[in-house]
Amino acid sequence: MGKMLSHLPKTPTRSFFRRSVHEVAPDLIGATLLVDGVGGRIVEVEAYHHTDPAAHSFRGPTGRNAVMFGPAGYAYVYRSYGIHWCLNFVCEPKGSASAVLIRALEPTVGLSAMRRRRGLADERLLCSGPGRLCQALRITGRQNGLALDEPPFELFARQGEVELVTGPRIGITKAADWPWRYGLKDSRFLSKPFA
DNA sequence: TGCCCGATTAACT
DNA sequence: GTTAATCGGGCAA
Repeated sequence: MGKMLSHLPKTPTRSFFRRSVHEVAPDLIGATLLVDGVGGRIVEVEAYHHTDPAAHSFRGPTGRNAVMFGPAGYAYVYRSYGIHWCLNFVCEPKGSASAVLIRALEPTVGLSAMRRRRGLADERLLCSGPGRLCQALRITGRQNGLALDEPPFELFARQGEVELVTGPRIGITKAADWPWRYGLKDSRFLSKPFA
């Protein structure tokens, strides 16, 4: 595992994330995320800024969102609808409480492990959604607060340019029209197509 | 303490 | 297209 990726430069994680979510989010498209050696290419993310009514941090620090108020370059994992897990990367200077939600991957490494964890799903549905990719990469609340430049996480910067698309975020009611969803154009692994 | 609802998904009609 | 599953967080009382 990882052999074919060994030539890729690792992302300088801490400094990479110590920027605006609106710079980090598009830069994550095309990057490769592995957890314990399993994962793929990021094809869809959403930015959540602390001034954003849809962000968990909007109303101030609580037990759940504490990691968002810490330094950049850490994982914020929360439970969604009592059933699923969702993975975020904390961005910006400490205390700004902003993060990028990882919404979809193109599976590239550890396909058999991901299929096993996801059950009957075909490849296109393995990681095409925030809850699905957490199940495929076995991400749970145990990874909440872990540094993204240390095991089990591995992040590899994308090579070259990619074609980006943007649009409104999925599944929210507040600030639903803000175009803070970023994706890889025409990817078949998006959680939903862009309009 | 009680109540509402959500950064979702899969299985329906 | 619609809806059940499932439960912790956040806020009102």
